[in-house]
Amino acid sequence: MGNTPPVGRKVTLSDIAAGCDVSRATVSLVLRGSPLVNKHTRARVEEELRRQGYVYNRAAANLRRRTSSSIALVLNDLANPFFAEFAAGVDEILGDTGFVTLLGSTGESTERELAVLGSLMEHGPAGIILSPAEGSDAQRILSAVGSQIPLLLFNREVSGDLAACDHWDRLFLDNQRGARLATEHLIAQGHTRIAFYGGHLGSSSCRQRRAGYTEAMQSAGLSADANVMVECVPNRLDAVAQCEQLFKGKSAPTAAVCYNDAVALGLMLGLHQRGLQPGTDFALTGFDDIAEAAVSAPPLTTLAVTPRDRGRQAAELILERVRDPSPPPRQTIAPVHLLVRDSSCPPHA
Amino acid sequence: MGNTPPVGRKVTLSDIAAGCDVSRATVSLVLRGSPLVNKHTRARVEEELRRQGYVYNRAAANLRRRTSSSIALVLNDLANPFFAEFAAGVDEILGDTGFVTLLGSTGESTERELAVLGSLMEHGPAGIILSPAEGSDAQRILSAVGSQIPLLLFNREVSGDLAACDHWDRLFLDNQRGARLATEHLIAQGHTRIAFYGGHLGSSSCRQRRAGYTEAMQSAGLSADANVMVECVPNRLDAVAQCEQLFKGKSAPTAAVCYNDAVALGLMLGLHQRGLQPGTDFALTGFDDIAEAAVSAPPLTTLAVTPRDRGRQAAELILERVRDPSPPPRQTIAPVHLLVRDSSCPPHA
DNA sequence: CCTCGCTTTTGGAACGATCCAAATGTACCC
DNA sequence: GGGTACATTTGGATCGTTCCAAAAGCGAGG
Repeated sequence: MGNTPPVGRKVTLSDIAAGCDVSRATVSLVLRGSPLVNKHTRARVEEELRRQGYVYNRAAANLRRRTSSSIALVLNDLANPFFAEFAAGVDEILGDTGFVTLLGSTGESTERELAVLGSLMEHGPAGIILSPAEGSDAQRILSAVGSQIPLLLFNREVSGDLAACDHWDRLFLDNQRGARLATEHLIAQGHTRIAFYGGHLGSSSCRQRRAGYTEAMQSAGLSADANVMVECVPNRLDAVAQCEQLFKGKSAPTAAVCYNDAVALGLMLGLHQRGLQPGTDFALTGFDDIAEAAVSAPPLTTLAVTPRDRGRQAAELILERVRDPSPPPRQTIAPVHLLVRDSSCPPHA
Repeated sequence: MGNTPPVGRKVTLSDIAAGCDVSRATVSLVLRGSPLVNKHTRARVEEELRRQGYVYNRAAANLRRRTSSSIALVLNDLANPFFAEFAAGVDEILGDTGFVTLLGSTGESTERELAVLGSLMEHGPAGIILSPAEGSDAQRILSAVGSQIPLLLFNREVSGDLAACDHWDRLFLDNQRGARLATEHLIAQGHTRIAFYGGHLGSSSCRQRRAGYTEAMQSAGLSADANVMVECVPNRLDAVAQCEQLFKGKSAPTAAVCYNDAVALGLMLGLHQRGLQPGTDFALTGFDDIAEAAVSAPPLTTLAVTPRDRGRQAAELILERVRDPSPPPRQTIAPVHLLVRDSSCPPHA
């Protein structure tokens, strides 16, 4: 039979060519399924590919063709189930399309974000999906990735000079409408003193959610001046800690619209510690619909954002842009919907 | 001033060389921080790199050097917080080491697993971290990745001919010991009729956890024959549905060691539906210590597996292997520790 | 036998980096 | 001035693929 596959070294297209007495060019045509090659030749080559256990070197091909077959996915917090679902959705679509996902997790650090972006850029991705770390600066990101590469900003706006990056596409959640829905729901339940609890004013999503909250309060003629707004780090721990802020004023609120589910769950714990029963003595809503929201005690009324769908959508948006960079940049606002559970009770008698 | 950077095309090392009148070789040396170059030259070149906005093409370098700077991370379920944390840990270490993570999510489908592995292989990763889908076959995986590439099997054993893949490294949790600890804890609480609830016998981790459970029961002299073992899909939904299986026999158990946290949380719901209060009328334990375990009602006694640390460890193991393939394959068993919370009460009077 | 048209195959130059052996420059000493 | 040692720079081949223009093969028709 023919020669044996090379040892140690990877099998290349030249090995195959040599193995069945055709030129490299012909083997290349076979690999790409070109109709030019004679079917006998094709069969012989394919047999040899199998025999030697050839694996395609896409990096070499990409180099020659000046193309890329990867998309970078840079997330501020992979460990957060919301982003994990999102990543799964992205990878699902990219995988189906023959792209590979280059993952980067920044752990909410802007410095690491720049480092990660720089490192990923060296691998020449066709595009980037970026959920920026809190406080990310437009200019610095731009100088890390250059102005050539398609970038889809997900979930958060960056700060700084937005004109510099107005060629980026954007995919955001409808934060404002979501918070408005939640607030309107609590108002409909009969609450009049409703707080907005948690999140950082530094983050665009927090500002948007606050805006939705304020909008609903004003429409209902509830004095915005008296509204309590408490800032906290958007995790469970700080949400527990800041609970007392809610009850400092003379007339304490009877309900709270929370920045997200983690904060809401933390607040539940804090309420318990004050002897209040969430869902009975105090109403609250979350945002995200993380898995825990359905099983907390009481189950949490929240806004479903279907992160996996958003991931699929993000992948599709960036692929579109990669395939055709010419259309003007697009901002997409994904709808969210209110999921009423038991935590948003009417005010306690 | 010098020439302007090229338009449309990416800046290459040759552009830099031309831009400051040195050879490509010199620029290459500068890029790699070689001590050979004169510091004047270095300064000039570095200035030019900045001026033209050069980005290193690692794919080209890897091609020439026959090296790789990526590691493939293939997970059976990215959306699961356990694996999301794990992935974050992996990416953290890889990022620090200059490697990039090629992500692949298989959604627990063996077919997709093979497709994903094939696609990732074309990008020539230096190694693979694989948490196999349930029912993955050793031979088929081997033929997808070849026998040259370092592979670290995480979390689960594969089925089929293990001799074929005895060169793989392995990182598993100490499932057996974990389940034994949980069972012993319930026994110490005074329970004698304890069930093992959930999981599939098809999965190696389930078999190991059952073994730990059985071991503890036997050591305590509790009749293993009477032991109830219920199989179910390891998610919340099916765990709710199979709850009644526990109470079919004449003497129902008063406690259950659950396959994992998701199952335990599902079982809690199921118990509620039967009018039983988990943590009061019925004791149960989980496995994994997912975020929800701490905030469920009651908080769940479970086994902490610190998935982020496991991710870091996995990354370190595969990097070691990539750097030196010669040492014999290694199997690592990561410790787990019991976290006692309120769900594992003594038997109800 | 030659020419034409069609299918099929092919050599060699890319892609953007690195490697290597050899060339060049510079300083110092006899 | 020539030789030696050392520091610095360099051309050209190479990695594994694709592109391109041109060559080869082949049957039919005159």
